[in-house]
Amino acid sequence: MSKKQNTTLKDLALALELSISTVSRALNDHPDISISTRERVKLLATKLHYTPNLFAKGFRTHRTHILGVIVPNISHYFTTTILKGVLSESENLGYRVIISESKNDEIKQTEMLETMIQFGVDGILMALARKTKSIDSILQIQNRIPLVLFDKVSDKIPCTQVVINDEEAAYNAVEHLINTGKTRIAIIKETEQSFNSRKRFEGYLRALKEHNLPIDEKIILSTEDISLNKGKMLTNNLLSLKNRPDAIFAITDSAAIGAIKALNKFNVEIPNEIAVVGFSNNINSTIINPSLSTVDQPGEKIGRTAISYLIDEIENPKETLLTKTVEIKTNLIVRDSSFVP
Amino acid sequence: MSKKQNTTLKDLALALELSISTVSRALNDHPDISISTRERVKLLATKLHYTPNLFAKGFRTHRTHILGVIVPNISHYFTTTILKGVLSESENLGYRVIISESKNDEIKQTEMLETMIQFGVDGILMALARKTKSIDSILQIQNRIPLVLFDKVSDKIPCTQVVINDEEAAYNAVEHLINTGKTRIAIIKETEQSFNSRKRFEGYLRALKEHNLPIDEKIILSTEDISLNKGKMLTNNLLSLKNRPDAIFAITDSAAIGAIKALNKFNVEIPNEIAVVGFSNNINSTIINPSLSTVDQPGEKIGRTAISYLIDEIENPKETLLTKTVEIKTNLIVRDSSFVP
DNA sequence: CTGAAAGCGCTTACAG
DNA sequence: CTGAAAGCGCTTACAG
Repeated sequence: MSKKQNTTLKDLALALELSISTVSRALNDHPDISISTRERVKLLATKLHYTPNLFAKGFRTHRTHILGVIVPNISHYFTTTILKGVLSESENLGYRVIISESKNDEIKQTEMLETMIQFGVDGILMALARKTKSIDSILQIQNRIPLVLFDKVSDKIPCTQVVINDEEAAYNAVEHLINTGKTRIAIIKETEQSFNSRKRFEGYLRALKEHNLPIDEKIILSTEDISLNKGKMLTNNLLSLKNRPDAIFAITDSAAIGAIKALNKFNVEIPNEIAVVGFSNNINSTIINPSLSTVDQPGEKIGRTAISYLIDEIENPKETLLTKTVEIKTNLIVRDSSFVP
Repeated sequence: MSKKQNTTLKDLALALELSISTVSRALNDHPDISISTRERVKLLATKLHYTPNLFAKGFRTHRTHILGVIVPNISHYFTTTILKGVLSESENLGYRVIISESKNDEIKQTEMLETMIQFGVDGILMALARKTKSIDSILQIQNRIPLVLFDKVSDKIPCTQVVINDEEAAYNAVEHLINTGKTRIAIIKETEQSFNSRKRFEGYLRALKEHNLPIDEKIILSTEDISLNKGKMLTNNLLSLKNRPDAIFAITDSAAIGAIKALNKFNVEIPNEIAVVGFSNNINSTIINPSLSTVDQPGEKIGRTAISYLIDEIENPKETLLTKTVEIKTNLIVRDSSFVP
């Protein structure tokens, strides 16, 4: 297995009867070098298929052009759309991306941060593991390299945070239900006060208040680990109430789909008797019958935006760390599980 | 923003009044170094949180412990399950993974191979872009670093290829339909003769032959780009036949789900009138109603297997390149779209 | 406008 | 059992 020997600066210097320094500067368009020399060098470089040894370069400059990305779960459809944006934007800007999965395990997450730094990444993009308690290790990372958070974020970490407009999106979703004549709207949310869940709940409350609808604790349901099955179970609970809701807003699509499955099972008409709105626009939302009205989260845009902020911070280091929240607009998609207004 | 200064071999050597060489050898458990020295060095190393500068190391040894992975589309659920296996296994073995998306674009794929090599990856794991024609650029890669293919593979590239038992899996799926009394089984496949499509079709044919069922071209349907919508359309075609099939085997879940949607629309009873079996066990297959019988592809196992072969080739370089096909067993999951045997 | 030289942090053949 | 030294390929302050 013969390894092809790569062309180095030395090879070029020898062939052109120049010094290595000059060749290096010429390729980097250093203004000291005459245009004609630069051109001669570049010509031969392309001819000999010169590609810089990024390792030597990175070793010398402490820059690798590799970014670290940590996500809780790579199988979530929303995550993969974000990764699409992350991959394409970083490629455009000349960076590569190392991806790790924290599996929502805080210990793993900390380890990953460490080894990523060890692998020489220039910056880190991260969605926090659920219930991340010890912010300390993350704050320490920030002393070393730039960090940008997305999706799962925390006010306690002073850095750029790219999120969707959760509160407003939830507000719009609930207002949509109100506009189609619904007045008793249940919510299925997380018990745990994650950033997203909290914001979406706030949007729900604001929509009810601004439309002078009563807030009824009996139809505000929470669950530890929100999922399709939990959506089903909680919807069963709602159906056993004397005073049933006429709509359900679930803060995730999977819970919303669980709700639809439960309603279908008991032959509750959707959206006539009970309408359903979800959150995320998973692929599943068009598979279920009736198709699910939901909030579309533009994952690719979130990914692209987060990466461009991160690279900006790498290339233009900031003096001070401060929290900067970037909100990406979402879009309500109305399908068959709610009325068209 | 104060960058923490990392401990280096030099720091350790100075503190211990040893030479850098000795410290290096001690940490690498070189047999020349006395046990007591090794222990002294390691003790201080952990105390000072020494972590080797992998860049210096990689630069010196031409090994980076970074692997390149190229997939056509990171959003496909099956792909994400493979990536899960890839990430966890590579982490276990001390490697990191750079991921790129070829978007089924052969040109992009070639570029990605190039830049990955430039970024110093130790080996590459790849699922081929659809319709990859020019094997040349890939064969050239093999002269430089180990390559392992998975899922989308090609007989023309002499390397380890990790795939599922497509032919057998399809055979089992069709046999399952036959065992439940179905005798006129349609297939929805790809026009293009990809490795997977071809193998699955062969399994279909063998099942019919071995059970002495006639092969009828009218119910062998092909499409360029197999998808949910194409599944729907082709099923509509099947319904308009004078002699309808009593079962449909679709070589992807999305096409199978399209088929179910079409059957539901025309109130065809599933599985009584027409049964449906898909391929992949996507999350969607439990969302659709009736739930889809399908072939489960163990993505994580495929990922783990492929990575372990790749790392083995990196760490124990082979003299000659040869095609070695590793088949991962699949499992038929019977749900409501076909009868329980 | 160009070059000689140091140095990034590590490994390893060579010497003792 | 340990050390001095070369070198991986590059960048950059210094000198001219």
